[in-house]
Amino acid sequence: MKLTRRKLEIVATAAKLFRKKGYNAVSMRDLAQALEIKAASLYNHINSKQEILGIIILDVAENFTQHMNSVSPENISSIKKLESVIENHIQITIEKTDALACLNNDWMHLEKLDLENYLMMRNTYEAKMRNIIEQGIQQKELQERNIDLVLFSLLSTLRTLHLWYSKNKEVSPQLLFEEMKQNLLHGIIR
Amino acid sequence: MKLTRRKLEIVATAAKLFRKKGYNAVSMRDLAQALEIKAASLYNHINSKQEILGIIILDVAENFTQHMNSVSPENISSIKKLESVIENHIQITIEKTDALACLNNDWMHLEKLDLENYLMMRNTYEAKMRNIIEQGIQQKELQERNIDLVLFSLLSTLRTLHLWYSKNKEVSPQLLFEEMKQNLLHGIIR
DNA sequence: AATTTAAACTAACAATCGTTAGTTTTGTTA
DNA sequence: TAACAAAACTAACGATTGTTAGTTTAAATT
Repeated sequence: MKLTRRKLEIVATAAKLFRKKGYNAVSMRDLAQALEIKAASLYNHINSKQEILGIIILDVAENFTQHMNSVSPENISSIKKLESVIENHIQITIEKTDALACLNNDWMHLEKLDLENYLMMRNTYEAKMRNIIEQGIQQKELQERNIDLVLFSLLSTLRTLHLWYSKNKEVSPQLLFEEMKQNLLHGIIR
Repeated sequence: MKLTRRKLEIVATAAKLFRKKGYNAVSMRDLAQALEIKAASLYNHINSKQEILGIIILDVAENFTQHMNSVSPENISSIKKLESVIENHIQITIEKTDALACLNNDWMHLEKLDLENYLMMRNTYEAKMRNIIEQGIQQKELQERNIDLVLFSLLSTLRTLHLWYSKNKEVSPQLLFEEMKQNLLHGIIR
């Protein structure tokens, strides 16, 4: 089934609802009501509830993958790479807030091929980011630390930034980027 | 209905399942099967599925509240206070991993009084932690930054640390504490 | 050993779930 | 204007949901 304009409306509305209540707590009747149609009518446009979740999550995952591929082998410092990753997370946070929240909260409700693809992309992403950190330590740009814990510290904040952003939408992307770069890379102590 | 030994077993098993699949994706039949009894038998011990979620989450929330109250007005430096908060998060992460994950993922499925109580405690907790940061900036212990963003950066990592810990249980609490203190307070750049 | 209590069971309920079939309405093209 | 396609509708399905009622078994107490 093709990705028509109407189908994208349905997916966007679903992302909004999934984000607020979680995939399993949103019924097809809830989704239909939000679109002011009946539940059965949804199936003129989509194949299943599962398909909607897959579209939402894999689209975001591909955005992350694409950016990481573009920055990963570049011949620049680890810190510049990390800054680029941070910037990308912020951009996706701003542009695809709902879908990003879905990815974070409901990826485990993907099934079969969609779940496989997602996990594949996530593992690859984390491995490449881990390499950046490792390289940074070897080149003495970063402090000697537990690599996996550094990786987690960065990602945990970047992944859930949408929680902060949705309550602080007035802040400019530039300022957000500068502050996050400081917090994550330089810490908070004077 | 009193909190008997059996009831605590049910709650602990539920926390494990809720953590893996989410509150709404776990049926009472799933929970019963994990305990090797029939679903109806659960109701000899508990009043409702909702009650289980409330017990899991409010217990953890009270732990956080209690510790924050004990450290909040103390006459010590902001940094020492923050270190104590970090330490407490790590301890709860280790000791109540499943329940902490439930709190993070499923608090929005609490209802009525439980939801009110949880939100009340969370708001108070965040306000007190915000005060610690504000005080730290005023006393020149911390850098001048967006307070709310600093607060979020710290909490986002601390709250989801269970995701890292459940895959790295071999690390000692002391080492984990030292590394997290470094990452969160001093940053990662050399 | 008799009695009481705790904790399991079977059976079933009303409600809700995702989804399908078939039909009607709406809007566009020939 | 007639024909066609897109997108809504009504009605209903089988499965699953949380929960209740009533019963039986096991354990503890008298």
